[in-house]
Amino acid sequence: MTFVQVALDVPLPRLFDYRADDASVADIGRRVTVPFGSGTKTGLIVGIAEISDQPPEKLKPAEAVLRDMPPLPADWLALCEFCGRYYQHPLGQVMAFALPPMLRKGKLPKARKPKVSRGETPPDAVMPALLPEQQAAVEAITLARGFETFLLHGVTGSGKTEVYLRAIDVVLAAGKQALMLVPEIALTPQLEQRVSERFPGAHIVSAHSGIADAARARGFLDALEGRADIVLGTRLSVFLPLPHLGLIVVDEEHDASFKQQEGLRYSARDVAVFRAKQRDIPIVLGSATPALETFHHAISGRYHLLELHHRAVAEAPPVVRTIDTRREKLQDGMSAALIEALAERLARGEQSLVFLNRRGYAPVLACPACGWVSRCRRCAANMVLHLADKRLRCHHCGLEAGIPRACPDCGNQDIHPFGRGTQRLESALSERFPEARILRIDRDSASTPKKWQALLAAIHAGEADLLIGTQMMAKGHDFPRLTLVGVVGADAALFAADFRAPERLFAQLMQVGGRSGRHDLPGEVLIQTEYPTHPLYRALVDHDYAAFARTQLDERQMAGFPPFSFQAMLRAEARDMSQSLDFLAAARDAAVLLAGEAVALYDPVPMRLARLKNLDRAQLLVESQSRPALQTFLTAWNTRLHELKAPRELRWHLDVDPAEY
DNA sequence: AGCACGCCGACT
DNA sequence: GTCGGCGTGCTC
Repeated sequence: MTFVQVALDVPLPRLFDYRADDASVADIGRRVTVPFGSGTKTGLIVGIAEISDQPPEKLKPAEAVLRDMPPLPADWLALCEFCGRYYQHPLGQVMAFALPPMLRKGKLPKARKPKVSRGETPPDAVMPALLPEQQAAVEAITLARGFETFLLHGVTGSGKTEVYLRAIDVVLAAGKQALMLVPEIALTPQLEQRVSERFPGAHIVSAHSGIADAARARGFLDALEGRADIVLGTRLSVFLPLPHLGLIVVDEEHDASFKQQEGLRYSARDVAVFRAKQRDIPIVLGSATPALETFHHAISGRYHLLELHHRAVAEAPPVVRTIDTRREKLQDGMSAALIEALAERLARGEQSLVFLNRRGYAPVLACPACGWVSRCRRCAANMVLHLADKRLRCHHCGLEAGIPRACPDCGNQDIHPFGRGTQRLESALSERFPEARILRIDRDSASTPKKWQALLAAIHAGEADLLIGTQMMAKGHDFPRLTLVGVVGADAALFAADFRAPERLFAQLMQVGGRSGRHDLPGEVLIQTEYPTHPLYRALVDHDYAAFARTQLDERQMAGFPPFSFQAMLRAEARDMSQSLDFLAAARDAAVLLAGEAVALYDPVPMRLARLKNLDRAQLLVESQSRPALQTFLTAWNTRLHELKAPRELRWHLDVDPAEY
């Protein structure tokens, strides 16, 4: 009797055995349709056995082994198994996530439209000359004989992309495949075009959530069957099967979008490093502001540090200055020095950007008479005033409401917006500079990729003098006419509860500052702050990432935070906070029995955003100095958690290496 | 997570 | 008398 072990898309941490007398080891990695409960499901065969530990009467025969595509290779299955183990997620759900929806459902995409023949392969594009540091980086990467992790650390404009492309070129020439991961927002037509122009003969597969189902399935099959030469994609593409993989690149490796914040809470960067190790190939992590975890590995010698100190484009780095706002009465949130600098750029016909990481008109509407504030009734948060479309909106759950004319509590007609968002800044600037062409770039004005592309095009074409933008503006785009960046309201992140907030702020400001300047004219960055001597701002002024990173790492070491410890978070959400906290308390009791001395358990606490979409949320942090000790504990704990009884509506999840608190 | 089975209220 | 509410238990 032959049984197949099947991974199914159900939230249960086990496999399911089915009778399948026609199956053989050659079917491992194939899809199979099986009866499940009252219906039918498609799963993946991950093993074959002659005996099952299930009682024979429970075992049903599999319906059909799908042999219409090549089986997923062993290393792909092992990659999924690793992710399931590491992130404490059921294997069937890892695999379901890793497969394109169409293949997951047991279907195949229709045959590809016949490709227009371009005749003979066009010659590869001419490669620009390399600076010595770039040359050295390319040599180091291409000389790597097996697994090696490189951190390519270089400021904006230092030519990191050129290094990637050179390394990819060498890999392609050896007949191998390359995988390049980029942050969500960075995967633009521009980047795809740059890569395809560089490798006109190569088959490039792009993979991100915006790709249609059939195209995504085709890309997956192209990768699996070795037809794809380069895969260019967001975090999800780390799961594409690549039989001839020779190199992985993770661009902007510090970017938060590499960490998935729901379901399988994986870090694509970390999974990519595992994959490189598994396949014994080099991996390049690139950034101007590496994640502190990465930088720590680089200076400790675990990763190979490649530095690009010089800008490839002959252009001076921007001049960064702080503006001390402690003594000054600000006008619309802006200092006289910033306003003057904006006026100068306007007079010279140059572009400026005011960076404010808060969209909407004002973060809250409030009644000074009775203390009423525009609270969201579903979240522990305020509703943001959006004057542009005359709505109050919760940025956490999306709830909308009209703007009351008077205070709903006391009837006071004199209610005010408090604080400042991009819309308010926009209207203040348009009053102050009525002749300026102003463009606001935030998630409201760039709500679709199309609008975002249109805004980018307008900026490039010089159709705007003054830009007002959120962190969207920081991400990977060149604005050749931009010579001034003003930063407003950044101080809050210096003292945020999340210990990673300064790291993110530094990266954002470094990136947004890097947008300014051009070959004949250095850019200027003016940071308004009440803490001009703060080490974070000093490091920005000095263009000294390493100094900033070292002070942060010292602080982390002192506090015992990552990368000097390893963490996991158990979160629960339910109708009442008491239910969430009760569950976590029970989980903690169970953990006490499992956690040895090497694992520290914290107390259950409400999350910072304690209520979201009518659910009360709480979390419990566990921490260890030892990764293996933490992993062993988590595996045992996870099993116990599944056995805990909890109210039906309570949801919980484990987040390994949590990124946000 | 689905989706069954299973025991108590207002309808033809 | 039954249609159907959602409580709990299982899925090879």
